[in-house]
Amino acid sequence: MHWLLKSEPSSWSWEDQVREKITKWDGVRNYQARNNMKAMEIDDLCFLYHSAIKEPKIMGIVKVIGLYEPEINEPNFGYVSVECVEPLENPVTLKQIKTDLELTHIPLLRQSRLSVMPLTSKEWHRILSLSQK
DNA sequence: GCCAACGTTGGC
DNA sequence: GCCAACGTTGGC
Repeated sequence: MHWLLKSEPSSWSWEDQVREKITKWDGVRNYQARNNMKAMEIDDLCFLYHSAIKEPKIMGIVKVIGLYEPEINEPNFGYVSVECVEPLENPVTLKQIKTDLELTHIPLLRQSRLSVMPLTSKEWHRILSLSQK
């Protein structure tokens, strides 16, 4: 499956991901987002999206390398482990996504606050092709 | 910095 | 179980 992970670059950025390579995707405190993480499988690919900045955009691709694990002291929530794969040739901006007729149903536009969301294979490939222009 | 959307909390 | 109050996210 394919996913989109949001992050505020001031707390965790694509550049951080490139430098650290592997990270626990933790800190999610929303049940819907958590359930999406629970549904992730090894080798699933995710876009990493920069939110809450002037020009929000998708920066790159990470891969799930560790299944969902609960936190020891907060068992209702947990994390998956992801590994850096590659940057997008050109980042894809929220503006581009908003104006793209093939992406009108993407959860990013409908549920602005959801931080971990599934993408259809069609949406995934459409975004990839936008990044290759 | 503002505000809309929306999830959570807590009183009843 | 309802709903008002409140806090957080995130686009602009």
